Amino acid sequence: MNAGMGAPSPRAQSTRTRILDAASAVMTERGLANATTKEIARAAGFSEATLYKHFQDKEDLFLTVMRERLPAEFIEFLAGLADRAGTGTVRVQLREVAARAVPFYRDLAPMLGAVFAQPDLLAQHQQSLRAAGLGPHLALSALADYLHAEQRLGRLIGSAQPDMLAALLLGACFQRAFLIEFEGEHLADQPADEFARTLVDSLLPE
Amino acid sequence: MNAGMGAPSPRAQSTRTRILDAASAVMTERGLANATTKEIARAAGFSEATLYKHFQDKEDLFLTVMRERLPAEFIEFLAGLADRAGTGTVRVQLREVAARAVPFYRDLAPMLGAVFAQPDLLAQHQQSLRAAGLGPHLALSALADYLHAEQRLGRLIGSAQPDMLAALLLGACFQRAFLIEFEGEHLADQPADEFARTLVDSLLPE
DNA sequence: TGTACATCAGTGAACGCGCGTTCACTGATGTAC
DNA sequence: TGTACATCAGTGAACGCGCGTTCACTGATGTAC
Repeated sequence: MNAGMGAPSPRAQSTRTRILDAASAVMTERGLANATTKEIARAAGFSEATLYKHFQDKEDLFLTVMRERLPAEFIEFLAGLADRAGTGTVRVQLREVAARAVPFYRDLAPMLGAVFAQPDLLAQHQQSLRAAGLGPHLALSALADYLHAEQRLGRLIGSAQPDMLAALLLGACFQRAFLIEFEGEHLADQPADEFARTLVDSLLPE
Repeated sequence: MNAGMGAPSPRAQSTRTRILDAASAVMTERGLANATTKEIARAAGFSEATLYKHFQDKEDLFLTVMRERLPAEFIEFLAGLADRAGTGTVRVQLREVAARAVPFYRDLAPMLGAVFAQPDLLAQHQQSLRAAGLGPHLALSALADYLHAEQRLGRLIGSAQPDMLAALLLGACFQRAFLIEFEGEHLADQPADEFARTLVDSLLPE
């Protein structure tokens, strides 16, 4: 089997996956500055040389991590949100958005930090995002689309501006994620679900 | 003059200042990964050896930059906000908060990124912040204090939660700053003051 | 004022270290006949 | 089935480079008498 086809063998895919897992874990846990080829190889359980069988160089590895290892759940959740307009209540839907957004952004923080520490990475990552028509602004757009749909259904007052409500809600979650990472978990003396509830209640008064 | 006192001479202070300026500029413009001692020394117009006459090591230099080179204007503005409760209108005050917050957070982004790329720096920085009773959560507290004061004056409905309104407003500005840095200025097709206005209008309906 | 010495900001050149990367190689697995 | 060869994932050891850091030094300025 695996009769000479160009595609990598299953074993090779597993190695590649383990390297990506390791790189992502090291970056997340120890920071970009400690994410050396030696450290990543050790975490993956392979030699450093093996990294270069699967990725052109370290930059290629990092860009692949950023492209393929973003936690996709939340993005898919947001993308499907507009189709769920009219179900449940707006308030409850937004609570779920907030509750999912904070851990999502916490996962994202180390990679976002890495990208700002290395502007050449940033430039290349932007380019590949733009080529794919992707980007972080899509989260805001998806939420705004949902709110707009609810407005058409008459379940959200027409004077509200969907894009601004989206910026307020996701912005608060984004900043909270950074504060927790920065100042430590103790900030979470207010439980996550209570934060989501009171945040949404402040966004949608009455 | 300068008769043998222990404090550094004016010339020495100027050198120190130039090094800090250079380090801050290199970190901001080129990223932490390119902020080498050689690059910083070149930008400051001194030899690398001179860095070590004024700072114990590179880590000391970076921590000093983070401690002393944070743009303090916005922080002072927020700190004085509560004392201005009752003046102007709440809406206009909050517009100014938003308009000032975005450029402040844009300045901050590279340093915040650097800190996430190097968790050992993060740990030490946190410690010095905690010792000084400082931290990024103070921005939220200061704004919440102001809103609370306005509530007592009856200029903001009593059902609003000051801390959540603060989290929404500053969070949106924080995220917008990162989006602009990340995706480029073109996101600012919506001018800064219009963003501030519509954001506050969405936060305080009616 | 002149002379001998002290101080000190700043330097050029070198140091060792750890990084990313490459090389020639191994050994297991598959294939031809 | 056995033999000879091809393929290919993975490796140990080495490479050069650029990093942070240190050293012995210079030359300008200040001080004592």
